[in-house]
Amino acid sequence: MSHAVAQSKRKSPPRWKRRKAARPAEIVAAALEVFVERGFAATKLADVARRAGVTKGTVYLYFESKEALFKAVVRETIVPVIAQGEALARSFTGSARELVERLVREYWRLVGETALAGIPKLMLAEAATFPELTRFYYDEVVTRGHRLMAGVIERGIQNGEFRPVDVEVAAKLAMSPLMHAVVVRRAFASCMPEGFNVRNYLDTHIDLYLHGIAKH
Amino acid sequence: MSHAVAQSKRKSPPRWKRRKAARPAEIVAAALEVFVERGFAATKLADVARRAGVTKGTVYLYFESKEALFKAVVRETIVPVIAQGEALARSFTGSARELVERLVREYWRLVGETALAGIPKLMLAEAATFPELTRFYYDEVVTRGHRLMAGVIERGIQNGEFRPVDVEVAAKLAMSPLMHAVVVRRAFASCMPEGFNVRNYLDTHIDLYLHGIAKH
DNA sequence: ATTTACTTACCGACCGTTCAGTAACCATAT
DNA sequence: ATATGGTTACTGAACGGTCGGTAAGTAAAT
Repeated sequence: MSHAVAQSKRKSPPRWKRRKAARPAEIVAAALEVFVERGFAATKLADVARRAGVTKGTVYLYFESKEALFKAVVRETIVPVIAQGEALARSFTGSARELVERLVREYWRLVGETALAGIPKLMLAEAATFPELTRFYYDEVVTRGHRLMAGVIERGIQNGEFRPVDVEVAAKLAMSPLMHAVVVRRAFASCMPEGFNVRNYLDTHIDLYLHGIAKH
Repeated sequence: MSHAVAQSKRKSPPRWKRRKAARPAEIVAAALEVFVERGFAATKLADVARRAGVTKGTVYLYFESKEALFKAVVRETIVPVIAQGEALARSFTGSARELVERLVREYWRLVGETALAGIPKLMLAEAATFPELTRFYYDEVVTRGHRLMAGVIERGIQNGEFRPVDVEVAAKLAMSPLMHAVVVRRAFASCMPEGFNVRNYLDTHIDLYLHGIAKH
């Protein structure tokens, strides 16, 4: 017994560390993964905790409930992307068609290829269950995203690059193939052994879209 | 007592009816609604049963399990739509661009505006949970749908209506704004009090798409 | 020695699933 | 027409596993 005690006092590395500052972000990151894989209802907090390297109790030190954790995941992960897109549009000096292409590719780089790709799917699946969060997402992500793209289209019409189409709708149509691809790609990944040719998809979309909206 | 007996014998309507033939379809219809509203995991079979006008036990007379019910919902509701689209394409005699427009509008009429609109959302949300069903859906709906549209695009390129673009990708791009709209519209219905202008969306998509793919 | 981040063991509600019992229906007889 | 007996579609209550949430206890840090 005294031997065991001596050993534990002298050498054994601590079984866990106290890392108050880092836990919330780690738990949110783990939760994002599991929520995306399983959906909200089917996600077990014990799984989230294990993936974050803690136990269930610790999750409740930092988040009031499963629902609160879910909201934190959505709020903290997706909003920064929109802000980044807005900043890009503000500082851009080229033509409208160049900016459309840039925004499309940037969306894919920041969302399509990262863990964030799961957020749109999650929101669509759980929208009915969390009206308040859905409103938040709609206002802070969907609407801001549309306004961003609509401003670019508007600019293109003003300076004669684009035909005078419905600006709001044209903005949605620039993004919807992307949003859809982001969601579908993961859902059917196992059904497409050859993979999804992203480059080709983006290139063709940009080509068709810009041809479609261009003047003559 | 004898009074009550007499009454029950003579007039009181039965508390329930035996309707073996009609039950499965009614349960599937009710299940479609609830699954779409709540998602698979959050759906209670008691709710499905109540909406179908039966009790939980009855559901188990006709379906082995919750999962079997879910699969029945997907299989029985969506496949007929694809077959209908294929039949339309076979019998169509006009130009490729007219057929593209027709298929787009038909998809919206048969899926977008009906209870079927919930199926794509369901499949996306639950794909990870039901690999086997996902494969079925991918083969019998997604792939068949793409093949259908790809054939039309191919035809348009052959006869000089369309530019020589990547056929597979162009087919996906013709449908993705629709699929996305179907899913998004319901999810954010409560956030769009003014509603979603379907006519405008479809018109603009068809206009932009056909302009984009047309030969000069 | 004290504080507190973290673990562990537990509770209680919920819900899929089961099954014994019941009521509707039907065939046959009176 | 009414009664009787048999079949089965349907009900309803109970079971048992699962998981969100809680709180007592433990170990890291200072």
